[in-house]
Amino acid sequence: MLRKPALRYRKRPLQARARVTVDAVLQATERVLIRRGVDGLTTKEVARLAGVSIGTLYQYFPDKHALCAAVLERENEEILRALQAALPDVARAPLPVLVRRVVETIHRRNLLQDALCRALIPLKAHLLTQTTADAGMAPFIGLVRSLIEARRAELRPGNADLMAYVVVHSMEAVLYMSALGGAGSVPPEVVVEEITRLVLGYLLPDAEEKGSLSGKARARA
Amino acid sequence: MLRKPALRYRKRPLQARARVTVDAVLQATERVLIRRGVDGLTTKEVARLAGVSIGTLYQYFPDKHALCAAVLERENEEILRALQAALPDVARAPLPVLVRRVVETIHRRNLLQDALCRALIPLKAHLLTQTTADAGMAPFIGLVRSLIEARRAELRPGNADLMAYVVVHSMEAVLYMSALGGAGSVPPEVVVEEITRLVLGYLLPDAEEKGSLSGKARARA
Amino acid sequence: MLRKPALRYRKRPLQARARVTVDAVLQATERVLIRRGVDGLTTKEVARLAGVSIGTLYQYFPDKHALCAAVLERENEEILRALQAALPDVARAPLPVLVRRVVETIHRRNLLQDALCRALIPLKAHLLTQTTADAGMAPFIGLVRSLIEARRAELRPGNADLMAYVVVHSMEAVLYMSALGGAGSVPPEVVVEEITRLVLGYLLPDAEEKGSLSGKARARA
Amino acid sequence: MLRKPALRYRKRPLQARARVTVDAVLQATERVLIRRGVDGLTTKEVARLAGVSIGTLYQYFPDKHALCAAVLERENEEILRALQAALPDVARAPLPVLVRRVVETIHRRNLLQDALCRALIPLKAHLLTQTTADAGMAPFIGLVRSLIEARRAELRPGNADLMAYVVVHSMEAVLYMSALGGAGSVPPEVVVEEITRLVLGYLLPDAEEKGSLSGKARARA
DNA sequence: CATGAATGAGAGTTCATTCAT
DNA sequence: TATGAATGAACTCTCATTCAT
Repeated sequence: MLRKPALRYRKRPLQARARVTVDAVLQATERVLIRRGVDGLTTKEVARLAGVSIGTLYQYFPDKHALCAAVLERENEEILRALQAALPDVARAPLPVLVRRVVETIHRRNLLQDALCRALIPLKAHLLTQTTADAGMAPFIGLVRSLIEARRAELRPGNADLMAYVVVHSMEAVLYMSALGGAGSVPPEVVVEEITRLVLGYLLPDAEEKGSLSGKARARA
Repeated sequence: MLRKPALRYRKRPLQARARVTVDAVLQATERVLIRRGVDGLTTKEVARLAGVSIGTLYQYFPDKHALCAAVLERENEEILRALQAALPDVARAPLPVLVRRVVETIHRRNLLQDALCRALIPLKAHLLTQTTADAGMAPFIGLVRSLIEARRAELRPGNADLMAYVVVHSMEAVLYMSALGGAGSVPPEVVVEEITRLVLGYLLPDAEEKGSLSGKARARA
Repeated sequence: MLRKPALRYRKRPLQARARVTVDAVLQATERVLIRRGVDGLTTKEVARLAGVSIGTLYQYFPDKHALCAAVLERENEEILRALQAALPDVARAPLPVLVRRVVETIHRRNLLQDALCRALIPLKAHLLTQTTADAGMAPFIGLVRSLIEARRAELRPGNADLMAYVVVHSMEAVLYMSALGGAGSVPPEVVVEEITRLVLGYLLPDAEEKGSLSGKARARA
Repeated sequence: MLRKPALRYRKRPLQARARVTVDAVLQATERVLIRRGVDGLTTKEVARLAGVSIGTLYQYFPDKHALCAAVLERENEEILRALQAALPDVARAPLPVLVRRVVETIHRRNLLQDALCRALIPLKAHLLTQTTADAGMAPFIGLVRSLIEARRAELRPGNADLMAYVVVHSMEAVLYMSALGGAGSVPPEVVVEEITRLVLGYLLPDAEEKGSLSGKARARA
């Protein structure tokens, strides 16, 4: 499944009626993703759940792929929106507060859409594999990079792009681990705590002896 | 695809002839995974490439799933073997050296099996989703936990299980990112450098002001 | 084959076009049953003969089993219809006339659909074996039981259900024997004659009082 | 399945060891027939249960068909043996006693091998369909015909071959019905009673007016 | 004689997608 | 524009049978 990097929408839903249909289809897609997973999703079931015919579904989405991609995109947009809403509060707060708030915000959304979030994991992995896509992480990485640039003075030196990349991917990985219950029964606050620590430890300047150690390490290499 | 948590092998390859066959099938599976990805893999193609009949394939593997799982398992075993070979050298080395060596070892294997490694990412994501499996990460997490316990004195306090989990997952996530070329053209040694930093920053005791900051954060929450 | 007691139809043929399709499929199934027998029937061949794609076939029938079951059901309905058409004529006729007419009616249909009838025998045997089904004999047994009850006065006493069961099964067995040519070259009339005798001998009162009772019956008629 | 009317045995089991093997295979076949039915039987399972390799099985039986046919044959021989053992006792008994004894003898064997008997029904139906076989009923029909000829004087006139055929087939049909539990919970003695009645009613001379009625009926036809 | 690994045609079935209505 | 019947390539997997060891 999920081959073509096709058009997102076959036609833009301009009329109100059309927008309602598209919305119903996307919601149905979410429910089917949750029920059956990416591989178990069938366009027929989506159409049935959305209360439209299969033909109508194909009027708005060129293929199965676009359906899933649209759901992921919407979910990413939702998280981005939540972040943009949360950031003004902490724009000038101490860095740990800022980081924790970012992690919390994403985590809260993941908890809210727990089942969907879990169902999307294989989809993201798949999209990451395709050169055509980046699983929609780009805007999020961009946001983190701009935060890093804004706080440059408090951070260790380094390539902001790379740092943003590392931060976003490690953050997501641990969040997903928690969503999947992989860490046993770790309470949400602890997960947030750990990720905050992970990110801060990575971004903050080295404590003095850390510096010397990595100095040695660098010498070795 | 990939539903059943079925038997790994349908029948143990007892005769020498059979072991050769199983090996040919697994190698063919790797090649097909690389060529077509998990979803594009078909048992027919695997059999053809292995130079055996489809029936023979099914004598040893109950289904497509078991085939992929076996490849992943072998790859995980390979990495584990590499780690166990590398560890004695650095068992008493400074922590950064130890961490770097671990990261390097895995990274080297990933580079060696680059294409396969990339192809396995969606498979791992899928397995993580299933409650039945942990994508074979357990032994690796176990190893990291034992390392953490051995170096307790040098690390910040914390739940070793949880720390191992966070370390392994964030490490893998960034390694995969690099395997997928997501970070643009970042040279391998830089990736190793960054992951080492990430892990050390997470495991080492907080610098004094970090403690105070997280104290503030905790107060906020 | 023939495991699941599944749905008869996967989807009711609503549009006229669909009804035509379903009919074509069922007719093709009959022809394939005749050509190849139950075990030799393949859905592919049925579809090809019906002039529809295999997918279309599976839109209406969940599996091979349902296909055969539907044919058997139609055939049973046909016989039942023929019986219901024939009965008014002989409802008040002497018992032997009634019995002979019933036997004749079934036999005529069997001769008409000779090849199909023969092909269905193993299918019926199979269905009888499954607890889920009664090979569609229930309505026919019901009809015979109601006839027995209507003619109670002329018959020996006994459990009507049991009698109907014995009558129907022995009748069918001998009819099939004849359909299969097992009795050598016995002309049809003789088969009807023998079955009539068999049924009457079973249902009529024993020897001495038989005379007096059937005398009454004749007076009644 | 069950196409070729092939050789019963590929080679005669002459040595004692071979006879043991053949016996184990046949017993295993019976058990698999009971467990899985004719269509569910696989040669592999039979071999495994028999404790021999699949290759060995094929040394004694040319194919799956021969396996099942041999089991049926053995069962038929068993019944025939039982009948031949029972007959001397009732050779000169009144006809109803003789008939009842025959029915009882078969029924007893069916009860003894209840599950197997049920599993064999579809096989018999299949064999009846093939022109190559008569499901092994011939010897049994022969025996009944010889009984009929021996008791000619007590019976109505008629073609002995035909009468034997009708008797055997209707008898078996009702016995199977009972084996399959089709008649609800009818106790065994009642089944024997009914079949005895059925057979006697068919074979005994008509009461006088039955003759005249069937005369009328014949006139009608 | 016994073994069981190997065979491979072919089975049933699915499902993304199209297009006549 | 909406429908849903029709499509059919492609899939996974089975199992009777053979034959080299």
